[in-house]
Amino acid sequence: MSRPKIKTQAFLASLPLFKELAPAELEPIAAGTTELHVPRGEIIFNRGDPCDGFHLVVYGQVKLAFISPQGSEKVVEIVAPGYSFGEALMFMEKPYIVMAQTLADSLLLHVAKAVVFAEIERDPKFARKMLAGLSRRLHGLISDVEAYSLQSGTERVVGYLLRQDAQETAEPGPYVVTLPTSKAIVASRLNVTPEHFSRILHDLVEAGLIAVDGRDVRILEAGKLRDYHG
Amino acid sequence: MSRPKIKTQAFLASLPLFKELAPAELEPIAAGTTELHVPRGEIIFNRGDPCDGFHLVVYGQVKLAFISPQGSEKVVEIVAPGYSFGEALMFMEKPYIVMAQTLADSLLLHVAKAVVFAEIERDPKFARKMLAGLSRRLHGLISDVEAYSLQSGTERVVGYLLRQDAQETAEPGPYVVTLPTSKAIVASRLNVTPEHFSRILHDLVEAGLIAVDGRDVRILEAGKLRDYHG
DNA sequence: CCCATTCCTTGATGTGCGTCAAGCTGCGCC
DNA sequence: GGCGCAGCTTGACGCACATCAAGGAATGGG
Repeated sequence: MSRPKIKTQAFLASLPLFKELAPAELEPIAAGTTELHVPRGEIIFNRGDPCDGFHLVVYGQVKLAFISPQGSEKVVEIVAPGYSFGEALMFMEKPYIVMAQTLADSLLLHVAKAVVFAEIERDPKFARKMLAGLSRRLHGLISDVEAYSLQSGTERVVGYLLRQDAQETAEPGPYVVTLPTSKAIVASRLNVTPEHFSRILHDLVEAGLIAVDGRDVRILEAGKLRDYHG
Repeated sequence: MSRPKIKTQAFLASLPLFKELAPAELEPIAAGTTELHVPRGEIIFNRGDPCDGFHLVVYGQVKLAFISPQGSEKVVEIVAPGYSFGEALMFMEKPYIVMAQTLADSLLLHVAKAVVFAEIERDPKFARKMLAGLSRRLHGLISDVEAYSLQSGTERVVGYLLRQDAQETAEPGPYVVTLPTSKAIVASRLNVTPEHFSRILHDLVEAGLIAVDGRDVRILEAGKLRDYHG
């Protein structure tokens, strides 16, 4: 029982949110944290479930999505290792409005609401970091709304490809972006159907701007890609 | 100079965010707050402007929107008296990504970033309220994303009409919802063109579910309206 | 009283994207 | 090896919506 806790504490300590805490301060937080080993495809929570903490991805991958009454699904976010989800709901007395499901075998940490609230009480710096985290999330969501409202499917795909690239501002030479998961999931994240996504990539290949090999997308002409509008 | 400050303080004290503060505690906050009298149509800030605080609407009305490169506009939010906007950006070192413009002659309060940060430092309860506020905003935005992704224009309009109604759960008798502003702005908020919005309302009238008189929409059959899908 | 302006409606036409339905391709597995 | 399946592509078709283009219908100002 104490072995996992050590790992937990070490992982928590590596996060921006907890980085500046002394080991003694970290201990109560680690005590309120549970490890979850979740195989691929498992549902972590459903819309309507109550929320009593937030989740962190140590390794693996998680998707956040809503399900329409007709059963179709829209992916809101693909959560990578080192990132968290479900914080916002801790501060409201409402159940989840999205569902969370693993896309790969994953190790998650669940940090209980109570220890977060206690830490906010104790350390204003922590509160500030929490506020910054939520703000970043909000910012991203507004960008999504913007993209959905006034960009075409092609523009969203192009934007996504360019954003995946850290060195975007660097030299224009070709480089490879690897899609984090299946094309169908990425398509849903970008609010297009898998069929349409496939056609968009096809058109970009025809235009000589990218090359596609499975989940690897080679960006051939970042500059022209940025200006491409279908 | 001291007259306005009194009013300011009184107004701040009436907000959930500051409600529990003693007058002496409120004073430094009021000192970091400036009144802005803004005539209708004026731009409060543009995308790209730096952010050094957040805004509160005392009276009047403000729209938050982004402008596409082609010049078209998408309204993200219509801010009513008693509500605030621009908090999220205080906690990040980024400029605004939306623009804010008054839809009516308005009185706004601008609370400087510095006093907010100081108050977070001083009072964990305040930090919690701030977190709750951001969380509510985030929640709303996710609902918007959901609506944009998997509802039709008609469904969004119907949802909006039903949501505007506080007594929705009460008796099914007819009652009136008044649109907060022009139909074109409401249409943009719901991500449809004014033309399409007009047609949707027309269809709902034809179906005998609502009656429209200018900005007044009389809900005749809330139950059937909820089930209507075009 | 008329003209202008703003706001809204209505019609005709176009199109981006979804849907449905086959194929195709690679990969694991008996 | 070949069967089966998941993931992806391709084509044909249709629809929800946008766009373009004219009118009305209020409102206000000279």
